[in-house]
Amino acid sequence: MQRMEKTVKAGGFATARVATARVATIKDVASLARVSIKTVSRVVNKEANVQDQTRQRVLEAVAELNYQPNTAARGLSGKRSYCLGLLYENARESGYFKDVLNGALRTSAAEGYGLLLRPFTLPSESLAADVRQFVLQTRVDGILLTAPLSDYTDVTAVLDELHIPYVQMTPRNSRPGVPNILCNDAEASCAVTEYVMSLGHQRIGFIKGHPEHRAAVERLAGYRLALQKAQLKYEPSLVRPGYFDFESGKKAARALLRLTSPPTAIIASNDDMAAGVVYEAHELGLAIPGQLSVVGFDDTPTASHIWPPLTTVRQPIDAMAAQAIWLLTKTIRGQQLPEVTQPFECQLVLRASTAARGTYQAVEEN
Amino acid sequence: MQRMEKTVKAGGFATARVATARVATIKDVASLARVSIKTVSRVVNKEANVQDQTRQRVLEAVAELNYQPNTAARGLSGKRSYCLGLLYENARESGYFKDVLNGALRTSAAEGYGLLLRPFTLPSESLAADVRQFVLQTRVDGILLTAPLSDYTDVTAVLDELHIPYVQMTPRNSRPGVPNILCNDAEASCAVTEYVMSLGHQRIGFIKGHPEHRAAVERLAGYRLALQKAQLKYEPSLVRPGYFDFESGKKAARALLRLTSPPTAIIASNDDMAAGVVYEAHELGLAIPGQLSVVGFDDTPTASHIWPPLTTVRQPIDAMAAQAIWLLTKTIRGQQLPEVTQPFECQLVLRASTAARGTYQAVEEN
DNA sequence: GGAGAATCTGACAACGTTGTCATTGAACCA
DNA sequence: TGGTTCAATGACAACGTTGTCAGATTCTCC
Repeated sequence: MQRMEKTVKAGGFATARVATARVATIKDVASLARVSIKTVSRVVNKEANVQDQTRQRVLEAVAELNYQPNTAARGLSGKRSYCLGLLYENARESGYFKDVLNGALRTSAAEGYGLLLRPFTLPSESLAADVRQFVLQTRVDGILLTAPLSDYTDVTAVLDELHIPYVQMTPRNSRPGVPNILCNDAEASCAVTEYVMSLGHQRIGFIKGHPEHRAAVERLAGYRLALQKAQLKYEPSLVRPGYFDFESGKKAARALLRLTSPPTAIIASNDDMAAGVVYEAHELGLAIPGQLSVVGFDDTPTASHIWPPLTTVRQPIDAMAAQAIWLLTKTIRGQQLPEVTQPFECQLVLRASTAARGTYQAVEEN
Repeated sequence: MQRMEKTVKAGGFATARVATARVATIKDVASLARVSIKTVSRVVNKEANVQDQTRQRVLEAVAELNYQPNTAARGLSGKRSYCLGLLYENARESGYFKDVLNGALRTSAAEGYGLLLRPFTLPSESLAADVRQFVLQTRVDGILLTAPLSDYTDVTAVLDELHIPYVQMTPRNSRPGVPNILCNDAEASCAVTEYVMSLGHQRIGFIKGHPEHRAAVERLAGYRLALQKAQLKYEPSLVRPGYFDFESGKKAARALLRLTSPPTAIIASNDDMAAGVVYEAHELGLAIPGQLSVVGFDDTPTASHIWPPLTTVRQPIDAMAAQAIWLLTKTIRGQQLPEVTQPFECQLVLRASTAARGTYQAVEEN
């Protein structure tokens, strides 16, 4: 395939040299198939009145060149946008995904951009290929990569190769020039662990998050740091694997609570798993926070809707997504980015699922 | 503003006559401001080197004509799409909004359309105006209207006026020609009420949903129908208002449980409110399902994550959204729609929050 | 065999912007 | 005073597709 060198003027500061792989147009297909562009158009749009043999030749050329019709040209000519609108009520209820969505939509609209969503079901064999396909097909100008997609190096490799700007929402340090938005996960995790210790707990269980999420790694690090600062021994049996979902939280809780010397508090790396802990405690007839304190992460709606409501850590997800999009649009326009991005501050949300060890327990045991 | 008559050939069946209000182009602005189109482009794109006086004239013309740059033309000429991509992990966890999103994204991608999201915070003074703005700006080819937006007549009036195809996801009967996707809310509500009665409950509380959601009306109707069929008297004091959110569920539960003769079962019009009921019962020290059975609606993640997990009614939201988009694309292509759309079937999900009145209670009181 | 219809194909003009380059004045400098 | 620079503006050619219409070929029917 041909290559084109293009010089991009970057707002006063740098001058970037971008090599863009020229994508095939209808003309390329037409000349390869030795027909007119109109005939290609007919085939692509499944119109009638094309000979089978001709159609075949065109389809082969389309496949060979990996031709994707240009939506803008189509829209301009055909007076259609090839886009549908989905209108919905923006409920007060939040949640990680919805917060990201809100922040991203608000900011991209303000900056004059539309926002196309693309979900990926993990694990996936074809992740990188699917990402490439998405970019090529939609021709988006930039990409916001949320966790844990931001943590897959083959995904970022594809984006780098396609020379498409992107921003990561993850604590992982990326290569210089690619901004990433993060909050002080480790610090917050350390703080919440210290809070639990301040309530008198010594044996504190910890349920890890999905090992492919960088944030999960950070949260565990914060927990370990707090133990270390308090000169408490890190006990591997008190740390169980988890995958950020309710079921794995339940399972980990069961294992922890069956220990000969079970923890008096459990910190889960997110609210869904913490809800699993609470569920399991109910099943076992353990009083929360009387006999067991529980802490979550993220402050999802679930955190405040279960009983007792969870002590948890809130991240300013909406604001983080907003900043991510803002950085992305700046990058696209070739503007200089602020060198260092401050991590966002997490916030400790105290609710009824944690209490001092002993005190409360005595009351309950009346 | 000029008007244009356009004849649309509708796939073999009907021929629709569509009057489209011609939108202003850069040329219109240029001639009104007595400048070249390039100057208009400069002003609109905030480029340098335009005299203040000229800029002012252009801006006035832009405002007067309500000019919105055509994204397709921009994209074609400027080699940009003015669209960003948001990639995210499609977690297994569902929820109303995410299910709608999944179904809609999957189907629109399959039909060759992009999907632009637009949240609305209700209540809103400017709802109809905002909808109009969205359509004019994005130039989407069609719209999927989810509840409760689908229940506002001023919104549908705007869409009708703009002659833009849309599909409603709501039980409300719309005017013929505008398809609406629905499920048998009333029937399901009746069935779940009958199930609760079959457990021996006679005094069954009901928490209504948001009065502006048509589905809320349907669910109440189903409850009343079940009572009637069982020849039980409808008792207004057992029916409390609610707004589909956790807090209103809690509040309604408090009122119901304070009655001199409180209900032995409560049916809430959605899971969030049912979670509020469960929360309140915990606070009051009432055993569920020993002393109170609770039923929700929707089978959100919350339903299975709280303790005890909720008996609830599951709607095939994903499939409904998928069908909605499918119908929408058929409408856009001017194809004949199936005359009658069957309501989707809801499914009763039995969990631990409901039990026979008496039996269980006796066990608990050992 | 010939007229007319049906099928297949291509030339060319939109579509509404932005990029490039030329032109016009005005301001500046030697 | 006569260049030189710079700001302000416009003319015009892309961009990649679809719609329109006309031409070429094949088929159908008398």
